[in-house]
Amino acid sequence: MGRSPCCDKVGLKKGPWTPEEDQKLLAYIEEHGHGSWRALPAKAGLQRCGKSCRLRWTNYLRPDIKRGKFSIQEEQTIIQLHALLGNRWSAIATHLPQRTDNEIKNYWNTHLQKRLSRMGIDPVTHKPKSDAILSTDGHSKNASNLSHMAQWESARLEAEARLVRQSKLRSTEISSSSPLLHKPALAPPGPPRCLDILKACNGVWTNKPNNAASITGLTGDLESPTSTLSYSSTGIGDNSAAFIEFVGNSSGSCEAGILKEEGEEDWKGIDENTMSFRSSSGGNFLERFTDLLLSNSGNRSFSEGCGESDYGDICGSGTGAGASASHDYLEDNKNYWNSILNLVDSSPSDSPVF
DNA sequence: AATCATGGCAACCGCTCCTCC
DNA sequence: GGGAGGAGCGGTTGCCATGAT
Repeated sequence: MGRSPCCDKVGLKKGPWTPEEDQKLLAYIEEHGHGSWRALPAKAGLQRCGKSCRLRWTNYLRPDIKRGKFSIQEEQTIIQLHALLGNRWSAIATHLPQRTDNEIKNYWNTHLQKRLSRMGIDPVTHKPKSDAILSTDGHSKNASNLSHMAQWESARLEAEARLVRQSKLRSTEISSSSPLLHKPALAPPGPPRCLDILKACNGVWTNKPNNAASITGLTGDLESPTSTLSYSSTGIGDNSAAFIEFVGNSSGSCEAGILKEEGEEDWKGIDENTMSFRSSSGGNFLERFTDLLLSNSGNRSFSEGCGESDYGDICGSGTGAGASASHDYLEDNKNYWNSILNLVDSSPSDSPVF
């Protein structure tokens, strides 16, 4: 659109930052806050473009950054969230306190991607690379519906990340009177309400009263800013009904723009499959949802990779035959999603912000 | 010891999104 | 409503460190 890049001015320095530059930037932000990034370099006496300064600050100088090796927990979190979100590094980063999106992205590209590949998992789709099996056993249709689910959740998380950004902006303004280390603003007012659907899944799944309560809670105070989930208490007893209700609501809401593009028939398809899931498995839709997702994504291969012992609870008995094996398998599914939910629940009301 | 290959990470680039006028 | 500018995001590049030959 004819807009000139911010860094094309001659005389602006590029490349690695020197300790002196770091010091200048740090000192300026500590005293004044970053304010307008574009104006910052001149005020701070730096021969850099604002963009470069922002990057340096957010990826390196910020005091609340945790550096060093990623823990196994963090690795799992990244893998799980990547399965849901794809390459939305900033959204993933909102669930990993003290890690920057750039760091997560780099870690994914240099470590996790390769590791998943080695384990026979497509790092993009999180499915086993030999996907042919799916198309022959009738699961492919279900899998595509899962993909719709994932898209929906993904879109929602994106919206939530946007909200986080907005609130960050707002609090940056507010905190501009007391510069720096604004106990940052990135953090939304409470724990991120992402993955509401997964919470719901979880509740349905375990069928525990507590979880049921948490689901009903979604209708009220648990509501995410962007969430349009609406669960009735009767939905607990009729899981798929609850799910259908949620689908209907979402399609008429803020995410409608995205979802509608898929067409009404797609959603009808989901409803039909929702029903078919129930009848074919004797379980509920959500159970089948996770079941399928995991059978398509990593469980088998994670088990294969258990020798690396990096995957703790993700590694289980895998696809072993027999009732007990399938029970373990379901347990693994629960663990997998529980770990996502736990991470969301426990994630930072004090999450780092800059 | 020298050279080459590979891995890891910081930084850049280009694009999109959002806000303001 | 539309354009301009600022900010943020994701992909990519380039440099440096380390390991292999």
